[in-house]
Amino acid sequence: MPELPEVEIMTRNLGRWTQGRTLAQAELIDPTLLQEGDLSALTGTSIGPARRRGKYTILDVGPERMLILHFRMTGKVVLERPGERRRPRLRLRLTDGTAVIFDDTRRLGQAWVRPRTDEDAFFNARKLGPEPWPEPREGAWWRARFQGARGPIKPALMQQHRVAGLGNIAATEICWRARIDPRRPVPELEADAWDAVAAAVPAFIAHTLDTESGDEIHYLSQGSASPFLAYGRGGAPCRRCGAPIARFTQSGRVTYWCPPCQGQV
DNA sequence: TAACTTGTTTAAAC
DNA sequence: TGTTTAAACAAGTT
Repeated sequence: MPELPEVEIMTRNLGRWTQGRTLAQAELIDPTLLQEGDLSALTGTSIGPARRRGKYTILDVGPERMLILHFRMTGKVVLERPGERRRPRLRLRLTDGTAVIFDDTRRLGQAWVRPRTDEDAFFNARKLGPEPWPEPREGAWWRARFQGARGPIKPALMQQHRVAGLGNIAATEICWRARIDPRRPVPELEADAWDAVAAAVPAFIAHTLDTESGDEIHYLSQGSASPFLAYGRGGAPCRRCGAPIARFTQSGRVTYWCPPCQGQV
């Protein structure tokens, strides 16, 4: 479940593997991946920088086009290595013999090829809000972004039109770090709560980048040590106070939290 | 086998 | 009109 930090890692990796190199061939193994555009037009062109927007990765390919990727649940970009069991949907072969693949077990990810001039229109059409990171954002900024929201804070944090890139895991971790009850209605939050959110977000992102950086992101189910402090730790002792982490379903999504640490409504 | 996993979209409710 | 919640969906794992 790649969210902002995981997409940031994959975007950096993709740029590191491809920028300045020439695309020998783009193999669309699973045609359902590509929502729009034509990959064959990219053959023989030079690859430019990669960047992230929300949970999307954008790669400049050739003089005027970009490849946009969204990973959904199980998508990832990896450097293809012989003997590895993969589920590639797209393969970018470079002239130096290496290949980057879009690996996606559940095949829910999506890709687009668009003119680079369409970038703003693409994200505006999807009502993607501003980036919470790496530009510093103060409590007042967060408060303004959630003006008008009425429901509980945790599901609100996941609304991409308010702030881009935060998913279920990020929202869970931010509430735990900020010591905010995930059920608290947004209109009740005072300035100090927004200050805590403003501090928790870069702390969560920096911590996840530190723990997960590498050639391949790790999913929770793969048995690697989880970088998360609350998410997935139901029943385990809170890292702050030792009380058991609780779990409940909120707006159809699982939420983990520490009742003593995160106050009570 | 059915329940569960996620982000997004759509529909319906408020 | 704007916001919120529920359901549906993709497809694979447990």
